[in-house]
Amino acid sequence: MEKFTPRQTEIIEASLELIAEQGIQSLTIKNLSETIGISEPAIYRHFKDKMDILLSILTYFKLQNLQILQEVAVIRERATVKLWKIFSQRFRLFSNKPSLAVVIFSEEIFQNEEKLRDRVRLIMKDLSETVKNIIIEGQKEKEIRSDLEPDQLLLIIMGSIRMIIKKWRMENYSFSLEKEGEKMWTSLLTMIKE
Amino acid sequence: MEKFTPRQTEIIEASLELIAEQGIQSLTIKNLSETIGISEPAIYRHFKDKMDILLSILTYFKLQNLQILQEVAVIRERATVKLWKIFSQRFRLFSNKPSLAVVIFSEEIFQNEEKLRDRVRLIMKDLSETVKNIIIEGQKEKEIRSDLEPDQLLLIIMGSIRMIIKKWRMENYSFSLEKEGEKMWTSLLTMIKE
DNA sequence: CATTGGTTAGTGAGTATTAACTAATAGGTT
DNA sequence: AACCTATTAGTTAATACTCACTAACCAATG
Repeated sequence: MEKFTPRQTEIIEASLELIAEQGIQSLTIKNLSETIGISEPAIYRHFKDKMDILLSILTYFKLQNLQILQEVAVIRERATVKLWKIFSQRFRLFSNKPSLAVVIFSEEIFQNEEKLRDRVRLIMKDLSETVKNIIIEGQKEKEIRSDLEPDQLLLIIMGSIRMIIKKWRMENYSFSLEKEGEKMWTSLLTMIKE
Repeated sequence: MEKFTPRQTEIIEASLELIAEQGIQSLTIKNLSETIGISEPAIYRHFKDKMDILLSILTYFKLQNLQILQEVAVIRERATVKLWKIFSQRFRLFSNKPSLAVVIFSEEIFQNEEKLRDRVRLIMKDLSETVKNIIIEGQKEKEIRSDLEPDQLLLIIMGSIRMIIKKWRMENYSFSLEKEGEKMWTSLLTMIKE
């Protein structure tokens, strides 16, 4: 997987900030260069074109995501503990870089270009499949209730997690995502455990 | 509340289609006028400016929304039946006009302008408060489990409903939202009932 | 002395919006 | 019925501006 130069990372993170604060429409080469403090053409020394920047944003997220999922894949723990590992790591990640949450949870932003849309789907699929497998595992071990299909549980869990992040965002990050996220997980646990 | 002329409705619905299919960036006066088959300046005979169109899209949705909520407010039924009324109506609404689902569930689209953001929040708040009140009522009547806070149940229910709609959308409306939505609601019921 | 990363000045295409004009229509007066 | 006039809903042409991107040049660095 490609790595990024410091300047590229700077551009990607500036892009995230711009999108998070003022929407995708504000992600222009001009705004970007002004934020960073270089001229517009200088951007093109680091990225082929704008599409390249957008694709790199998703790669950037994929890298962060992959790391979390791989860490969890290794550990030998109960299913519910694994799930909490995944979600708490994400809460921490988003707390540290809120713009990431905004951009990733607005798949709509990347909807209009096929290349982008496919990459977003892939990222979501990675997470969904991992979570689903852990749910199935939890059901086998009589740790998670079996009277509901894994797919339904998946949707409920993922939807709830997304919802708390969305709320956090809409209320201008005014509460602790890590704390409220944990509370949400506790509630979910109460409902899904055997 | 304002009403719309036929032409205005036509413009609003064309806007919804454009946004749903190709993202907010494709909502230009040119695309709009081409879709409808009139010249660009003709648009301005019906709306003051582009912002006026965006605001009207939200008003358009608010009108639909309000109707559903008012219908439910009247009926004398158990809490869970009321909730299902609300959600099933929405599933039907979105099935009939998918573009509405896309646009309304992408609040990000309207994030960059304060006026728009406020209006989106208001619409969400209307629904949230109604649902929350019904949940509290259901808990009082021992119909909904009381070991979880209403706010938590609200987030879980709303998150799950949103998630199934999002999935429907990302899979290009390839399954019946009404059918899968009912299935989702059945699962939720299993989990939240006393 | 080639590469890297920057600059200034420009391109053509696309943006929302306005000015000026017009055909069709509806209502009131003769 | 025939005429006058205001309104409605459209047109073409043009505005000022922003967009992504490029050409040409330059200074520092290894």
